[in-house]
Amino acid sequence: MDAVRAELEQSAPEALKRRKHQKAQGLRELPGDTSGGVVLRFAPNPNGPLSLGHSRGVAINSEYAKMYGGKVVLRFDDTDTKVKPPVPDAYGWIADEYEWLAGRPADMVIRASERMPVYLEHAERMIAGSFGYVCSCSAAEFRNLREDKKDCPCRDRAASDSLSDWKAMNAGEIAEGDAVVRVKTDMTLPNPALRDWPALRIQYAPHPMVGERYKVWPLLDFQSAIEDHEQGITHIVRGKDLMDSTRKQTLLYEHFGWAYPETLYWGRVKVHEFGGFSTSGMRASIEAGEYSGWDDARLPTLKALQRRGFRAQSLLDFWIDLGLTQKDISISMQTIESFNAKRIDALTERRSFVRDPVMLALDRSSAPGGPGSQITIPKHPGGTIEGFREWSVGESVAVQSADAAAGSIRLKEYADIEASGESAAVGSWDRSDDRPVVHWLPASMGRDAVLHRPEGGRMVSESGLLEDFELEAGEIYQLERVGFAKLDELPEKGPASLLWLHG
RNA sequence: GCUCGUGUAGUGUAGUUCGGUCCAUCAUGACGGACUCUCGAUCCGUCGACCCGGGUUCAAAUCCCGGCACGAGCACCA
Repeated sequence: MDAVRAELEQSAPEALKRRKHQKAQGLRELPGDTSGGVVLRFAPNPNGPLSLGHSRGVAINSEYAKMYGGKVVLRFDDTDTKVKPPVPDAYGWIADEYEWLAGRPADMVIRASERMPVYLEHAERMIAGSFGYVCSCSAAEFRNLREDKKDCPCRDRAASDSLSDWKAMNAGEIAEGDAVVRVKTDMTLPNPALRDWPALRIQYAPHPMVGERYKVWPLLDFQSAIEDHEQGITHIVRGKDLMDSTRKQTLLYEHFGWAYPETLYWGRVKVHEFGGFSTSGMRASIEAGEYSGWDDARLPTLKALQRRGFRAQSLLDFWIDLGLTQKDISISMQTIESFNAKRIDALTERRSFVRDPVMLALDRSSAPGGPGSQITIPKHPGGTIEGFREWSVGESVAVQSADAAAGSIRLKEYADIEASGESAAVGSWDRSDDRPVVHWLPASMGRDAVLHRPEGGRMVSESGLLEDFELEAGEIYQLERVGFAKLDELPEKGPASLLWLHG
């Protein structure tokens, strides 16, 4: 061993000195040529607002754009009028959500439904050039041909015949499902997914944005391929479920004589707390009244996370730390929450919230002196927020019943007490032993409040007394010994409403 | 069935291109302690992993071969 080392010392000293491994920071470099600037894209279906899952796409693409001084195209892939039809409001929601997350608007916004002439023209070129054709086989018939690696009879027809069928399709003379346009690849390709794949189909359902103008609509693989080229996209970052899309589209690019963008992939992400939510599923549940709306705290939408008090930067931090891997992963909200806690802790004032309160009458007779009836407590223990909360303490205080039951406790920043029944004797003003420190409230400082917390698909509510000191609706507070919550509503009358964020 | 991809601690992640202090990084988590005063804050500490089996080599998480497991695509959805 030593001999080897000595020999290496001679021949390859660099093999011996190796710096300690470190966790890489940020995203790894983009492949390919980035010297001419990079253009990325984020291409959601506007069939609902963005979800937590989508935020990965926003985070990764906008971060890369930032790293390289590049651009991001926000493209709405809204060419399906039937299975996942667009929701008109979603275009605006998504643009806003993108901006919220990325910290700036997308450099360019495109709607596929407004770009139909471009796609149809390319389709026609494809048919005229005989690298695409109109196929009138049924889906089932073609499936058999694909499995048997056999050419479809429509494949070898003259371009002019295909072209006249194409015109008939566009004129609305062919029924839905009776014809599609296919890209000619090779029916003997080992990967069945690539064999003469479908590029456009007939849809008579009106499009919510452009109406009934078009009868033939491109499928994702075709529309996206053409548009990526039109926009000069240099790098595509997409889910690895789209790997075969890359291969299909590369075949199409070869027909057109184009070079395909660099492509990177991420694996599937599941969040423990949010099982199988789909955009269309959420929409149905909302319409059925199971949720109050897209921003219901139980939903994994960006609207809900934003409303609960998550910072855009926390989400960005999280996705960038995760990086780009092709592994299918299952993560916990706890991890995202810890990123958020890091971001907001220093900015969040403390308040006392006593759940399930009991009132104790204070007996100060055996402890002379003390701080008097006015006390001050820091707004933030670390001093990152200056200033104090001012409390006036009267004859009775509120303590969480479970804490009162412990008997010997310390009212934080105030006094050691012995609680029994509805009264409490002050034993010492200074901390005299290691009894538990609990949060509390002078009876006069509390106002009724209800803390709403999502738990296993339901909302649970806990009522209590919230410290009534410089409260502001919309603010996030750290409730001492409870956790972070947003003050959602602060009505003149009736209890305030707190929305749980995380611990 | 065919095609493609992925397997590092409870959960994620670095390292794998070009084998060498890698007795494997960092975060999160759990546990414990500290901070004379919240905590799910902060600080410190502890726990915990290279899918399996062969092979090549002085040396393998890293290279080769063979398994296994999981995921995805094969939609007139995106």
